[in-house]
Amino acid sequence: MGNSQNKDALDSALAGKGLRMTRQRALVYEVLMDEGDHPTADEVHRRVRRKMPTISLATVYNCLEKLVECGLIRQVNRDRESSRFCGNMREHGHFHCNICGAVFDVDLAEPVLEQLAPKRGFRVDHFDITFRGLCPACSQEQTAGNRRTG
Amino acid sequence: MGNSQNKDALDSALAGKGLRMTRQRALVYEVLMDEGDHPTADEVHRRVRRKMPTISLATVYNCLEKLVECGLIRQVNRDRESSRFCGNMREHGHFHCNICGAVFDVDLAEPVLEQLAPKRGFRVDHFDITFRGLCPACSQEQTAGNRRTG
DNA sequence: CTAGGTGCAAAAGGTTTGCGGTTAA
DNA sequence: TTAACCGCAAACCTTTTGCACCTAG
Repeated sequence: MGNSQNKDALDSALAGKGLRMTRQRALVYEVLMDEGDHPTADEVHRRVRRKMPTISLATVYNCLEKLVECGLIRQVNRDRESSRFCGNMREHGHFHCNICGAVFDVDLAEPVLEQLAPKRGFRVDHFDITFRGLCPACSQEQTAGNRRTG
Repeated sequence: MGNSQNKDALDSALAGKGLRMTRQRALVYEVLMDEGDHPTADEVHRRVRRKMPTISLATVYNCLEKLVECGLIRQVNRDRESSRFCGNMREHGHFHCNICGAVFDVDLAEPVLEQLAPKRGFRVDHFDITFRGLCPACSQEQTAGNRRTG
C-alpha cells in the first residue's frame, strides 16, 4: 500500500515533465505498484474507485497515458485485447496464458537481445517480446485432465 | 500475381480445415502474397476491390480470420493501431518504423529464441518479437536533417 | 490567479455480428 | 441439395475528445 518510495518517484517524474501531482495520478500509480500485476484500464478504474469512488474511466486513461509518458509504467498489448499496464520498468518480456489470460513477466538475458536486433541501417529504440502458451497452473491442469480422460 | 503455388497452398489448407474455397478468400490471400508487405484489413480491402469491386470490408475481415486460422498468414499488431496481416510464415520478428509507419520482417537466429523462453512450468506455444525505431530511410533522413540544422 | 486536470457524455475507430440471399461441393 | 459463405448495416468495445468546472502550484 502506497509506500513513500513510489510517491517520490512519481513526484520527481511528473516534475521532470512539467506535470502536476494530482490525487488521481497518485492513486492510479499506487494501485499499479501495489499489486505488481498487469491490469486493464478498466480494472485499474475498478481498483481506484475503491479509494476514490468518483473518478472516471476517462481520467484513468488520461493518468495512465501520462504515467507511460513519464516512463513510470509500461503499456502491454496482447493482440487487440484491452491494453494492460505494468509497473515493472526493467527490460523484460511478457507471457500471456491462453487459458486463464493471466500475464507474467519474463526476465530476458541482455546479451541475447542484441543478437536479435536487425542490423544494417535500422535504429532500434525499443522492443517487445511476448510469449503465449500455458502458464504453470493451466499447463498442469491440462496434463491432469488428459491423464483422466486418457 | 496469383501464382498457382499460392493457390495450391490455399486449397489444401482450406480443405484441411473443412472450409470452402471462395473467390473472396483466394483474392484476399493473393494480394497478401503478391505484395509481401504488411497491409491493414482496410488496405487489403482496397486492393481486393480493384479485382472484385463488390467485396465488403466485413468479408475481408472474415477471410483474413480464416486464413489466420489455417496458418496461411499471420496477424501483426502494433499497440492499438489497426491489425496488419503478413504472408511470411517463417518464424520472424517485425520492425515498426516510428516515423513512416512501415513494417519490416526481421529474421531471427533460432537458437537465440530458446534461450529467451521462460522455463519452469510454462508451455510456450508461440512468441512475438517487435522492434521499434527508425527504418534505414527515415534514420538517414533524420541524420541529414541534424547535419543541416546543426 | 490560471494553466492544467477532472468528470461527463458523446464520438471515434477498428472489428464483429445478425440476417436474408447466394454459392461451392 | 444444403451447409457454408457473402454483403450489408447495425452493434460492439475500447479509447479519445470537447467542454464546463475545479484545483495545484
